[in-house]
Amino acid sequence: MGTIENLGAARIERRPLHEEVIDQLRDRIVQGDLAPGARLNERVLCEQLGISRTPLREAIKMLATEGLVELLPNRGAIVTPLKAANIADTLAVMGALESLAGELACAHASESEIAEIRALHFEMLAHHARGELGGYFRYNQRIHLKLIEASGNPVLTNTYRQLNANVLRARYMANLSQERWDAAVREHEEILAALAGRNAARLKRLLAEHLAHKVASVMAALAENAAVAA
Amino acid sequence: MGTIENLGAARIERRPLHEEVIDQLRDRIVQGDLAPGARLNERVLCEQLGISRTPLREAIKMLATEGLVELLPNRGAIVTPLKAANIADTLAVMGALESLAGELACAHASESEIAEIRALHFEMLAHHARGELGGYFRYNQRIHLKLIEASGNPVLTNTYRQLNANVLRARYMANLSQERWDAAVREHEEILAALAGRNAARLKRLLAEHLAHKVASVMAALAENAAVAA
DNA sequence: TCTCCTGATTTTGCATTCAAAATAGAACGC
DNA sequence: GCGTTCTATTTTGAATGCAAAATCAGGAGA
Repeated sequence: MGTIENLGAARIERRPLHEEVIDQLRDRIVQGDLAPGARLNERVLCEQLGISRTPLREAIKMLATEGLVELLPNRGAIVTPLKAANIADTLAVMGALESLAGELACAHASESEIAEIRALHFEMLAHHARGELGGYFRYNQRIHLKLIEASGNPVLTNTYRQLNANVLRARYMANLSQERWDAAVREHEEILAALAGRNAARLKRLLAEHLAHKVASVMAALAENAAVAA
Repeated sequence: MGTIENLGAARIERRPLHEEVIDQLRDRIVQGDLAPGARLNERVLCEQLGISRTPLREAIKMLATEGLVELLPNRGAIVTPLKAANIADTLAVMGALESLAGELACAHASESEIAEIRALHFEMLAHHARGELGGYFRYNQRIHLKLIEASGNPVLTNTYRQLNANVLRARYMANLSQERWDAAVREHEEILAALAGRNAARLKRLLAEHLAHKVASVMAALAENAAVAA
């Protein structure tokens, strides 16, 4: 009697295991649960995730091309060690991408996209007011990603996302000072205003400055941390 | 008598199969031997490469995160179709990266690096003089990559390389006109001069213009080609 | 002829198995 | 005591096997 396949109810599409695994591992790496330099023992991870080695190994290989994991031939894989130089290089590239995104966003972002960013901004302000660093970081991230997405360039978004994952690990250590925190919030105000006013030149400059501050703050945090190679 | 392991002769280290496979497949995709949209049949590829499915599948997964291949759950993988919009987006990002690279290269490139780029430039001129498009493209590529590398930022280099692979496939179709070809060579002359003179602002502008021309030429080639989705 | 259904075949996803390499550990000599 | 060598164990790399899903081919019915 014809194909049913999808009547109203949410589509039950089984996700491939390697995708599930890759998300789990990426989260654990970014959160620092799997520390930089830590070995990825296949047997152990298989048991924890309740899967066989095949999809796990596929996920590890994918994370390796993302740069979150390093493959050591015949000796497995480790979480890519955090190297200050590498983080600095990554941030420099992200800066170039943010700059481009700002330009494109001024030209192409829809009003509703800008409204959404404004909404996220207020959520972030709420967390800042309460001194909740975790929530602040989360919304801060979402704002930056939304801004990138507002560029309307998916390649740009993906590239940024991938680089960002690497930096996020370092970010979690960066317990920024109250002054820097307050300053960052003010910078976000200005960034939002420039975007809303579609002032591309100003937005580019603000983003560049904001990033420079971020670099300084992350680098300072890394310098204090013994777990990071030079 | 201790470990011998490596006496003079080149170290024989067996490369992991999946690396070998990934290089082979990447080449075949970039060269267009595996056409955009083509299905990757595991059985067939295994026979051609003389390996089992496991390393092949790992390689395919890695190419998927590189963006050269698209995974269709339960239906295997295809070579990522060439979409004009996607190529345009990619080129925009590459432009931002080239711009950053130019800036950094002016500041950090060693004289020997600049000399090497100049040497490559002359090789390219030779091919241009003989009207050898293939050789010209090859050296053109090497020059651009060398310039990126001269930035001294490995993250930048890798990111650029990855994006470039996607565009290269389109490039092979772009049979540029003699006028455009001559103009491109002249642009390269100027780019080289700006780099040698470490004139960052000028280099940035020249690279941006050069890229804009490239975009136009690639887009024109794509527009003519029926095999490309809009 | 065209559409829809059904069963055979192929192809993929994942688990398991086998082999090679690396690691850990004990016995030995200096 | 310290380092070396040899063996046992673990761990990784790659091939194979099995089940589920998708594709294909043929035929019935409109």
